[in-house]
Amino acid sequence: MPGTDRRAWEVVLESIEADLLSGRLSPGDHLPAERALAAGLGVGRSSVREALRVLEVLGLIRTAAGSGPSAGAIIVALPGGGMSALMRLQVAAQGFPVADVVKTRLILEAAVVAELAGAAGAAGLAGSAQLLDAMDAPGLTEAEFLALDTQFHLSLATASGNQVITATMAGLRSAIEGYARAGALGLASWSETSARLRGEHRGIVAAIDAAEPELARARVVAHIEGYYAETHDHPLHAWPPALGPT
Amino acid sequence: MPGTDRRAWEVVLESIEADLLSGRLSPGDHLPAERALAAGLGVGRSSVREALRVLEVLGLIRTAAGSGPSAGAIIVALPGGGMSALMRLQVAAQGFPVADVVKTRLILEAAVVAELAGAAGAAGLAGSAQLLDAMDAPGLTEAEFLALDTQFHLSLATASGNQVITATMAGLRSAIEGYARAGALGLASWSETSARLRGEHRGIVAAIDAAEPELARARVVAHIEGYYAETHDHPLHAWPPALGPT
DNA sequence: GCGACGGGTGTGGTCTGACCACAGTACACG
DNA sequence: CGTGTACTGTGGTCAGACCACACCCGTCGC
Repeated sequence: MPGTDRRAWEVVLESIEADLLSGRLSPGDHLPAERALAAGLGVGRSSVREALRVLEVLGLIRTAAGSGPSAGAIIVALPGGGMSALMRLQVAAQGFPVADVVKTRLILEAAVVAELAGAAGAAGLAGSAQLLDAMDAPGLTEAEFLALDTQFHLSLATASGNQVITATMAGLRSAIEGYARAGALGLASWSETSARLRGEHRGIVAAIDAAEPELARARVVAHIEGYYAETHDHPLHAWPPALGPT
Repeated sequence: MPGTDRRAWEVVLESIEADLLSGRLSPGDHLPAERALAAGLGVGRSSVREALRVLEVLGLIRTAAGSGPSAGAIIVALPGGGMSALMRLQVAAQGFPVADVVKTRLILEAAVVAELAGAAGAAGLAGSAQLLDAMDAPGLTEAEFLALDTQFHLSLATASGNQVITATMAGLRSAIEGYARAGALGLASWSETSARLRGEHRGIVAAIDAAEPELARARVVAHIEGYYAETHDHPLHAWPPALGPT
């Protein structure tokens, strides 16, 4: 019978996934103890641990030692962490070209701001505006500015309310964090760039507030493409790249 | 010193990530044997295995027992698997609402076809056209049709050449595979729906071939929103959802 | 009666050692 | 020279042990 030869940790993973899909497990619930899970499924505890480790990295569970209500493995379903780890490692292993990461981020963020501009209430942008003010503080280092920049762009995704986009954007951003930092350090005049970026940020928010979807989209595209070109010596265009046999 | 109390498997993961970033490890390379890795890092073999299991699920390595060049853990960087597992489990754990998954897919696919239509050569669509013909075969079951449908939509992403979008689309698709199947089975007239879907597919490809980005985008939006509404009894709109207090 | 203290208990985290199945390799044998 | 067969090293799994931790509850002292 094919499929019976699954590895032990896969059996555990599938069992937990089935419990999630059937509703036997829901966010907030505790998983059975590792030893109980192992005994119940007829596998060793180490196999259970391998499966739980995967679930933890994927952001599905949170584990804590000790005793009491907060101990054990708890279903949390926080997608951000898992997405970040996945994207970061894929970029590190050269499975994801940096340019593709930036392009995807561009597509998603452009769609997000266009939707925000089209939506009636721009109530979700309070956090974004706060971050813009924080980025105006004098004496910010490149690293501090970039951290706020990350939060700002992420706050736009959060304002959309779309969990998938929020998590994906967070992952994409963390994947290219190292490149963004290296690029910023190589700039000739950081203060000029910082001023320009801050102005572009306010322009994006202004376009959203003005309920101008296409203007917001265009400004996001210019913002991201411009920064990419400035830090990479070559544009982001030529999309899709290299299809023909040359 | 904070940070020193990392768990053992995290040490392994960070070590491998550092090796990837520094170039000491590249796609195609073999990882050291589990026992050697454990000895070298001063951790137990079980901790090494937990880290490798994570890398395997994330699609970074492929493991094989036995001996010879193909055995051991090899860096592969195949993002599809990891993305699928992540999205599927997050949907199962209710971290990703199905509507958000569909919306994200809509955004990405709309951008993909628009770009494909804008690009000069539509050479990458040969596979897509082949799938369209396969979907015209009479007597296809719902499941067979949906499998081809998945391949068709994925082939569009592949044609874009963007690794991140391709992997993300594959993950999104696998996350909602169960819902798509359940929705198809509940339809009143499958043959009518199938005919309509096939027509819409050809319309999308035609728009790309005609180099009409906005038409292609509009047809993709209509295609996905229409199918969602048909199988869910409520539209995909109201985006972003529920920001206000109420 | 009430508070503080201490062991008991169960949790995840880790290591060790052992065994298995597997696949390639090298060596001995015909 | 060809053909097996034993060897070696790999991942896969299990069992058992120990640790640190955090809660729980009973006891003790006030």
